[in-house]
Amino acid sequence: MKEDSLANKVYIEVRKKILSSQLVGGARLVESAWAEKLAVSRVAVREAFMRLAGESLVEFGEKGGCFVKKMTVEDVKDIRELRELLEIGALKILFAKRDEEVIRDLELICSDFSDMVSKGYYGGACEADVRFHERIIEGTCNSRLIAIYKNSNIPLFHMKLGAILGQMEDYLDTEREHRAIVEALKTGDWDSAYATLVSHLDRGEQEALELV
Amino acid sequence: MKEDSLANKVYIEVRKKILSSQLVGGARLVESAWAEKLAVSRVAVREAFMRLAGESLVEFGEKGGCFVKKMTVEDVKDIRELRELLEIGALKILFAKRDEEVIRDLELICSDFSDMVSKGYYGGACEADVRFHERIIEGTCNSRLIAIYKNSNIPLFHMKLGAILGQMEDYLDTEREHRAIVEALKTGDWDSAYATLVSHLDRGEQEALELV
DNA sequence: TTGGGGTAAATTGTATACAATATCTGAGTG
DNA sequence: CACTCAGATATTGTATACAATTTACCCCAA
Repeated sequence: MKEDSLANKVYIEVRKKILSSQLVGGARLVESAWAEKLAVSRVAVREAFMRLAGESLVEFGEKGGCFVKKMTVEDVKDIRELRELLEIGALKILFAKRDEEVIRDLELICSDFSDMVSKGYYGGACEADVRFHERIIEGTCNSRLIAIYKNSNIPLFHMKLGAILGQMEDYLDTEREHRAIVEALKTGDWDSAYATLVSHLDRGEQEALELV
Repeated sequence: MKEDSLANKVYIEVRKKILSSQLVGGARLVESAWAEKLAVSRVAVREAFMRLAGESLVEFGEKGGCFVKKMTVEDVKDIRELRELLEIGALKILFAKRDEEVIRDLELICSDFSDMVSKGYYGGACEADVRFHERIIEGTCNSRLIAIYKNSNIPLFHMKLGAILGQMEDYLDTEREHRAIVEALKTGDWDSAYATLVSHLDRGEQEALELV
């Protein structure tokens, strides 16, 4: 894709809005409105929408119209399951590779997380939380796995969640669990890492379900 | 998406050609050619291409042009790893659910596979092979996991492979491994299922690597 | 022969135009 | 007052047109 094509510009713009929840699920995307807003022709907008449809971030109604995809309760469950599947799988790969750099990065992210929590930067802490999980996926160096994870809306979902959960308690749990996982990775204690990650994700699901 | 929109028609058509390897990786997709071939305007073709780009089945070159995505040796490795991750994860979910219908379906697919192999329908056997793995994924009832699996090109890759591997030996191995997995699922013997699936996929990778 | 460069052809990226469809609105009717 | 249905408006789906860019081709010179 030409980096500077108009369709790409629209794609980037709309995608960002969706992933940052500025566009909420179910919202209708009107071509002409976006065309005017971004000063391009409707064709470019349509192309961008089609690409987003390919990524399942939007969908076209049977009677026309483009809508931001909704999250149902079913979705929350599916995402949680998928997430466990991907992250556990990635973690297992990390255990096989034992890449020092990844471990170091994870420790740094843990420190950042602690720092921000202690200073009350809960938004930043949430970003660090997302990054922790992304780093696990990226540590596999499997570009397809990474692409799937990023396209799965998991990070988005994660952020949306973080924006709401404000319990200090939760942040401390998260911190403890992250550190336990890194520690287990360092010592090669797979069972411990596995159990911690599962319960960590479980806790996330509970919080998610309270919102729906 | 309107089921009968022209863009959708093009999308379906091109996608089918890619997934069935009638369009090979790296092939250039010329808009006007497809527009003429399918008797639609270039706009519809472009929209279809954009959607396929969203699915990573094609990509746009930096200097313009739309190309079917290539598979590198790296891709083979990544796909294999991803596939193991997804299928093992799905299998674990199946073990938790113990859905009778899924088990029955898997057994039927095994029978079909045997039938076709014994009659020399190797193409059909290969289809059954793909279906076996897809059924495992579908058995989870996790729509996002299913979507990811289907979009991951794994089935495509599988078929491409099957078209070449002609060793009777391989088919018998496949048959035995599939049956062993189903049997383990019936008796709840996770360790056995796990080990069999891993070695089954391992064998697949070996065959794949011989082709690249 | 080969390499350069310039022109022609092909292809893409974008805008505009228009017909078809969907959605809204409001007046008239039971 | 609720309902419905005709017309008006908004929105989408598609085609065509055109400028910009890329690719192919060919001729000429080293």
